[in-house]
Amino acid sequence: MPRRVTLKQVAARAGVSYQTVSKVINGKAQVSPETEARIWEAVRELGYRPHYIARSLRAQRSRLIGYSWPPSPPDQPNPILDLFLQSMFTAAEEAGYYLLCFPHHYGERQIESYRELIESARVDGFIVSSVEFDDPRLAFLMEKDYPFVAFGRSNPDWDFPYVDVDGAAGMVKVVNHLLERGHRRIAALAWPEASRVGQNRLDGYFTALQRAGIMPLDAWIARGEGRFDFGYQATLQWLDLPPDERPTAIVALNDVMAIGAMRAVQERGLRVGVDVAITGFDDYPLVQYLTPPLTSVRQPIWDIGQRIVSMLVALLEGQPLQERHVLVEPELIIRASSTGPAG
Amino acid sequence: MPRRVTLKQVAARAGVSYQTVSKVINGKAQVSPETEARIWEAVRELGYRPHYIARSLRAQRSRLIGYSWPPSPPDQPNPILDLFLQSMFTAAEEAGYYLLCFPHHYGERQIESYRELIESARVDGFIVSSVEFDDPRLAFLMEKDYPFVAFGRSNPDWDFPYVDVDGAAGMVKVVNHLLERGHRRIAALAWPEASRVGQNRLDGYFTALQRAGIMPLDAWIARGEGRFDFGYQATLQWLDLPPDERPTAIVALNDVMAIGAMRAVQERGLRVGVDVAITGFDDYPLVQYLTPPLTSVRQPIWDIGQRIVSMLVALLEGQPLQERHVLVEPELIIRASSTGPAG
DNA sequence: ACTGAATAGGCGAACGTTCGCCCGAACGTT
DNA sequence: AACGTTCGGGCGAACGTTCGCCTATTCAGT
Repeated sequence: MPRRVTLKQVAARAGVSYQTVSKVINGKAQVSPETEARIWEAVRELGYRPHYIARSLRAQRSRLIGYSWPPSPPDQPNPILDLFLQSMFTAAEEAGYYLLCFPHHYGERQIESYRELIESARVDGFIVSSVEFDDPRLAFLMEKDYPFVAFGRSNPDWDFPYVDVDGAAGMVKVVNHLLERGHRRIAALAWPEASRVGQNRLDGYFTALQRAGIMPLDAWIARGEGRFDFGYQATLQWLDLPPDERPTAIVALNDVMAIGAMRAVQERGLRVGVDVAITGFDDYPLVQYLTPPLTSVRQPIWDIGQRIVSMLVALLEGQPLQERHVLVEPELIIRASSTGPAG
Repeated sequence: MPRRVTLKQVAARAGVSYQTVSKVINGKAQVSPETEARIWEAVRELGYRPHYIARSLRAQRSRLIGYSWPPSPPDQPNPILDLFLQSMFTAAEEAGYYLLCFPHHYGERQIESYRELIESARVDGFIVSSVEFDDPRLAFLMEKDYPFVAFGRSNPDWDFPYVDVDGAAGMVKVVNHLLERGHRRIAALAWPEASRVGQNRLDGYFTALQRAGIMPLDAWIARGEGRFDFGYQATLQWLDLPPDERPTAIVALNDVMAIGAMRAVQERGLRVGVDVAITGFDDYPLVQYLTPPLTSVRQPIWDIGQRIVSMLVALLEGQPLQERHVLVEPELIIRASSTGPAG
């Protein structure tokens, strides 16, 4: 370990007190231009860099943002994590912050990790994602009055800063796209009712159908765990419906179920995109290379990460937030699974 | 912000000096059992937690591990990142460390980020992934003699601790599997020669064929950028070869190229797994749901993350490393793309 | 009763900053 | 000539720890 360069060394070289150097570096000094130049010169020559920990101790802030997320199922890793993290710590770096990542625990230990990081003064604030109804992390942070920004909404009665994707708007785009192509019998592969994100997306489905004056049959809504097998099985059942009830299009709330649906359609000898239109959600990687490529909905994740961080930084710096609640619209990516080979 | 509980408050409550409390907490005190009990009691009652920054300042170590990785191409996000990060910070937490993530920059700025983190004393060591030949990050860290562990090998003349996947061994497994099923003409979708990982995997291809006494034709090796289109185009060309030169199996160095190959085979009216066997590499998510499911090679990424962290922690704690160079074998996942529907 | 070690715990200092207060000199104002 | 102001910069203190050294008491061994 090379010996560190400290303020005192810079001060000695510049012929001033070390506190004055500190002030110059932080731009809150009243010094003559010559002295200031001498100090900067010394800083440069010695390659001085402020000791972040010492600075934090004195300033009582770590300039670290805590982030934790639940592990994904092994066969379905989170594809947007990469981009999301990159967007966040790029924005953070510009503001002089870094991201501290810590493991996600379940049950009692979950809150314990947050408490630990707060009480040991390791982080100045948190980013919370995968937010559920009545999420205990949010409850805890609100009670502690500790700064955070959530990616996702929660209990509507709680007031906290968040950024979220407007899943309903995304689903409206999907359904409208299918309606335009003449579909009237549109089935939905949905999640259990407890899923906040799922309900939000499904709302869009109902909204769009309602606007078109269509009343979906109960049989057209299948709820399951969002897996391949569920999409596959549910679709087989739909294909067995009498011709005038059988859906001509299937919207899935995520891509994996959509892929299961594709498999089912193809195994029955039908053509995806021609005989049955299928759409996914999330624009999972590789779905563009399926046969046929899958129509899906993509979240502007880079923007989301940047906004979350800039909101949190504003909070940490005591600046007022222009918007406490941000909703961003996802983008519909139209591919052959909903249009047939002609596009 | 609630007022912090400090050592002095605990000391006051326990009726000892605050330095004694510190010693008890760090287990390096000689105190009577009663006093110790009193101190712990006070700690518990007040909910004392050591101030991490103050501790770091004094101990001259941050207990933070720096990690940065290059952003993935937007259409091909890194699927193992999630698991890799989870495995690392789970291991880190157990050892009392956390992960500090920072952006990856290109050119001059890349090293600058590392220098900044070192000189501002923010991290105690680094984890470096996506290692290339003569990687400047490794050169820099070795010169600075700053602790780090790499995920991946680099210049063979450099001596540094690393964990890497034995790509050659993985490819040997793939090729042996195909040989067992009677294939003799096996083509390879490879990366450019500059790719360290690509060369490593391709070595395994040659090794396995050589052991079987097979001399691959030059025409069976196609080198490209690892994209869908490249796999697709190269495969079309192979299918145009005369019957006695035409490959009956295609091994791809990653899954995306394999998917391109599958598309080409299917468009020619041939059956993947029956007429032409195809294998991928990396076991990208969803490839198990392709039609047919893709045979691929999976890295034990959880173990890798855990080992990397435990090596780095050992380095940071001044313990000797049992192994400076760890090579782990990937696992062959056999699916229908190389065996046909019968399995 | 005297010595020497072990035991229990106190105390000063230091880690590298930032912050607020102070003070001398120079300057302009009445 | 006495006074307030501004400018330029010094100085002590504090942030919450850990570390090494010191000391007072106890106790066993001669």
